[in-house]
Amino acid sequence: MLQLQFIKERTEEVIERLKIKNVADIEQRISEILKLDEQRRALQQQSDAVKAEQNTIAKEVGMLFKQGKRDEAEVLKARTAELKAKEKELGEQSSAIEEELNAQLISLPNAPHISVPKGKSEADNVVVDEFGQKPELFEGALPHWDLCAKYDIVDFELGNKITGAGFPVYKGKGARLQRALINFFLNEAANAGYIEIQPPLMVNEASGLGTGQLPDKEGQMYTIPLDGLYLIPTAEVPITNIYRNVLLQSSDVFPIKHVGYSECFRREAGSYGKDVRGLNRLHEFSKVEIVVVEHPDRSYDMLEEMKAHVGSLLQKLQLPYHILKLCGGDISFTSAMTFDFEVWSAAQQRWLEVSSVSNFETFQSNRMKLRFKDSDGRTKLAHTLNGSALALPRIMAALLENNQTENGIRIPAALVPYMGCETID
RNA sequence: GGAAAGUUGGCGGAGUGGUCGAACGCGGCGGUCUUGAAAACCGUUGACCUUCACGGGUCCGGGGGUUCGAAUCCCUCACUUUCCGCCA
Repeated sequence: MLQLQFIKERTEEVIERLKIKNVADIEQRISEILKLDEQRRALQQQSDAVKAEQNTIAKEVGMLFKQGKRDEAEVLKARTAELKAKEKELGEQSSAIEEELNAQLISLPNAPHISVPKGKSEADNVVVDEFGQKPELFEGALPHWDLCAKYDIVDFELGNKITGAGFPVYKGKGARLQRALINFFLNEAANAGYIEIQPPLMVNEASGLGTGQLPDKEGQMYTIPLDGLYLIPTAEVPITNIYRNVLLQSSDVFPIKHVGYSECFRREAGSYGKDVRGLNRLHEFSKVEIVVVEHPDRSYDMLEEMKAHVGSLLQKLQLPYHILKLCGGDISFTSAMTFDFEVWSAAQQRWLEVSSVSNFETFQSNRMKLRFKDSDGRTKLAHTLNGSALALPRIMAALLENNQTENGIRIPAALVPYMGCETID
């Protein structure tokens, strides 16, 4: 969530930036927040004064008892009864207002960076970079779901039987390709200085709140009510939450760069049609995620560095891609700036999103209380960023389709050492 | 799953109703001494809210309660350790 202090000090800017996200009635919502904050502070001052008097009396009572002046002590005790009643009343008012204030703050999305383009939907996203050539496929080329069946490498029917739709079974060289991609992505990240993390695949409620999946996207996560746990929708959640309630003792630790592979679980309620065909959208999929904690002054440089890393992976896999700068209407609730990477799926003749790289500025760190001591001695909120590097199924879909030949599917050179073969046939 | 004991500041560890935001040690920072360093000695050293400021308030695992007053007593939850059970 946005920092109250930031809203107070730079009200106009916050409103302008939130307008990029098309937040309705934003002026009203902000002024309501500022009003609640004023009320809260006034109440707290009153309540603090009452508590101060109570503390003084309590000390006096103690001394009087020691001196044996019981009668005088009793008089003071009577006074505290009044104070207690008053404090209780003030406390109730104050916590009601605080609750309301908190609810309003937490329901307010992150303010997009001022350079984020305005727009209503994905149609308004801006292509900022392109790489590679769309391949010309031969006559009779197949979409990846047919290739999966032809070479018996991904079995959707078997997944339906064992679990349900969206839980495919990878077999033979299909399973091998998954493992190759995971290792390739992890090694590339390690070479780029990311420290590998293998996180739990289930998280508690506090972690869900920390990165913003809760309460916003509760319906998108699989839950285990009996134990109060959630299956992670991305490794971002457990990895970023490593730093929940952490006060870093120096700014020398930046940047903190992590990479983690995990299975990701998403209910994807409401999805249908061509979007969920084959590997396009699954309930369980593998993803390698990069997560960075960075100094506020350098987070946008880091965003560029992460973009470059993701781009290098796609180039090594020889997949044609473009980069979109998401517009205000398409950017996520928690993000200040997001770039989407889409690869060309030659048989489907469509772009598939394979990575989303975002800077959250202090939105997550404010919720998580992720702070650091800056060189000026002040305690500040760190910036968090993350990106997919990369999500497997759509990479696999594009690889299969783009590299198909009459004699099988060609494995890109960078993956051959991991696959142990040059073709799937 | 059953039983017991625990959870205190960056770390270790005192503290069973008031003078405790908390002894003491280590670590960190500043200084004296030294050509420099070490040792020794002296000083200093948590976070948060609020106030222009002085100041005030909150925090001893989380939440609730008893009391004029809670790190200390009670309830509850979480976690840790040990024993038993189960087990990749």
